[in-house]
Amino acid sequence: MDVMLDTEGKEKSATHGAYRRLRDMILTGELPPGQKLKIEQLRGLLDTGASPVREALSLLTSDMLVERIDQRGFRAAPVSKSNFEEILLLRCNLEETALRASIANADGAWEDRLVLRHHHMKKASQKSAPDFEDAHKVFHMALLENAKLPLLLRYCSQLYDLNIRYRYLAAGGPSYKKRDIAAEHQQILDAALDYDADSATRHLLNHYRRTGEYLSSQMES
Amino acid sequence: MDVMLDTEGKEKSATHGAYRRLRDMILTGELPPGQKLKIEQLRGLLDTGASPVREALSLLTSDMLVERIDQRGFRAAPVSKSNFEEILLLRCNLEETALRASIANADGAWEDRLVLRHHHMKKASQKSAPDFEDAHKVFHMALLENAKLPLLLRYCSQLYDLNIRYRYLAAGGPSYKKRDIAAEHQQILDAALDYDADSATRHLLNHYRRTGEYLSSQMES
DNA sequence: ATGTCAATTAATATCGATTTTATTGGAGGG
DNA sequence: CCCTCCAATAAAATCGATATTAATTGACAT
Repeated sequence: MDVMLDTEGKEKSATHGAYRRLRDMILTGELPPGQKLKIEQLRGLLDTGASPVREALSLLTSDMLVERIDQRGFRAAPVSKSNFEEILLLRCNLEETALRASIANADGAWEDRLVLRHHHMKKASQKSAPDFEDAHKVFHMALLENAKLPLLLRYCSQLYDLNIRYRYLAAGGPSYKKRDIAAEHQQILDAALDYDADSATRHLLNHYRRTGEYLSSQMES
Repeated sequence: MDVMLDTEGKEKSATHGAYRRLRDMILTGELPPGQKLKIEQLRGLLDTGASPVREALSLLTSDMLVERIDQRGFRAAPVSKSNFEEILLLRCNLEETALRASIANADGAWEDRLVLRHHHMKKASQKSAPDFEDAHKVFHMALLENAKLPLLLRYCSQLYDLNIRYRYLAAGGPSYKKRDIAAEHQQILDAALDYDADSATRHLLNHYRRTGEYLSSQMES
């Protein structure tokens, strides 16, 4: 029946599609923080039924990108300086733990994955910004994945997303103009490939804190 | 219409009621790890519609108590020794951070809350086991809440729940028989009231690690 | 003029039924 | 005897409609 005429054919389920789409819109600020998210409105925007939208919002609640208000529906999670600072704090704590564990488990296969994903990220930086954002996250997660601590990895991923949202909100898009972000990534990668946990975590945390200071300086409240 | 003849009148919404009930059943092991959770089956068990059940399962997914499998429904999250050990590791890491921050913000009002909740917990220990479990969690969260780091607190709460599940699974119920758990709580409380962060965290982590060793020894795989 | 309450409106939450998707069991062929 | 394919069944995902609940408006009394 449905002739699948879309460009990207494989939306697994309506719920999953709505989830991805809404998540993107919230991360990029297309749906601004605090905005009321009415089912009907979104139903039209994503042209799907109310059930998938509802369920997608439920899922986004777990990612802390959407807040459910008692019996009054949903809203995009609000932002604040203190929230941003907490995200930064937790990220530094958790990613240090994860990166050290990852390096402790280091082996050739992991090195290969790291090198590959770093390469993909460099390649993507010459393409579109969204492509780079995706590859950037994949690279950072690759640094941590070898810890083989799924819960920790999940938290890191969540916090990464919450943080990226502030980047979009601050700049209307990724703001990698000033700093030499590529060099920072290279330093982290090299230290990881050397199995030098201290150096790798130092570079990684500096990477985050520098971005953190920049964003923090741009926020009022 | 509905004459509200139940004993406990105020179930805010069908979804919330189903969520609480299912959460309880999973934590206590009434719904064993890995079990397929069929909507129809649960719909009958909780006598409510399919939508609230579905949504409750979605919410439990965020708590990592339920896993959603592609297009094949839901199942109670599996358990494993490695999962348990990861929970313990993360709890020690995150609760130390939270407790230290909490003590750094210490003031009279917080002391009062701590004392009160410790008292309530002692009182509840002479009542039913579920009452004690609730009060126990409230006390532990009170230790951390003064950090005023909502994300961190949320993670701690999640991990607490995941951990308590292993307690139930190991013993068919809370297993506070052998150790003098009350003394351990008293030590933590006293150290916190003294604003002694080092001592408080030491006692708290020992509290967890002791339980951890006990449970870990009881697990096979 | 202002605060309160009732009636209206709008949105959410829930239900029952339909459609889509996976699983199971069995028949036919290798 | 086992593997593959197809039909039958069971379950999940989705839809459209109804019931509930919160927000809004306006009338009325103070």
